[in-house]
Amino acid sequence: MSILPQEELVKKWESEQASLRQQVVEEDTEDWQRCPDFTGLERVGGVDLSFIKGDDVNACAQLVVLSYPDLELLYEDSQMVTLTAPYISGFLAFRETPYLLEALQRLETTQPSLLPQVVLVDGNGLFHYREFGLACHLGVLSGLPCIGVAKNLLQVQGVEKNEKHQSQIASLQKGGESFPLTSDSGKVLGKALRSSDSSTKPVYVSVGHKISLDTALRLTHSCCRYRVPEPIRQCWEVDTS
DNA sequence: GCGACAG
DNA sequence: ATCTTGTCGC
Repeated sequence: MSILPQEELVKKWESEQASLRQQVVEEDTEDWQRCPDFTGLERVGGVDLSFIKGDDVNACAQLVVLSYPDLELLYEDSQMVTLTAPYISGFLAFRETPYLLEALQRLETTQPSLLPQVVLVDGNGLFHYREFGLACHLGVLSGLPCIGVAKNLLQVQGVEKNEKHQSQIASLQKGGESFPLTSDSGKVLGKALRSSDSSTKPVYVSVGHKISLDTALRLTHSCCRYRVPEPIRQCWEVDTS
């Protein structure tokens, strides 16, 4: 096995993203997504990779499935994994997707009736340098509707963390309010969402796959008890033993 | 040289 | 991602 220089690896990954990008579906595809109260939605998933100390090679891949709308734990899976790909901003999916997919496949094999109808992903979807972040990548490869929820702003396509952005954040009065993240070409790539009344710092929501931005935003908000939506937050509370 | 850098 | 407790305030 030869190891590619990072520059070559990035080129290879860029072309893979460009290819998979074409498969992203940016609209609602499920009946429950059209209902004002999400009637028909019963299971919401969340995925995350967590690390320890200064170890950036060994991680814990976690998947939870919560009931909707009660957000009670229906299923949890936690698996120690050894990462092979480096972390490079813009290419997070190549590092994490394989293990998140494995977790979904374990669930599909053992308890298919518990498969989530939508997955909230820790990271961006279309709000990405090439409009193909982790949530899109996992969505396309799994075929499941996915939503990207990032906790920090990625400065992409002209969206900057400047004075204007700060004042837009300050203008969000209560949970559920949002403002668009618009690229220089005029496309709304995602939205900054004040996820709860008690949190000032927004989360950044974008389309992953098989869902519209408005639906993604509404669902994300309805999954928030605190700043980070429950499906992702409850990953942090999964038993690692 | 300085800033940016999802997780 | 993680290193890191308490503390002040609502």
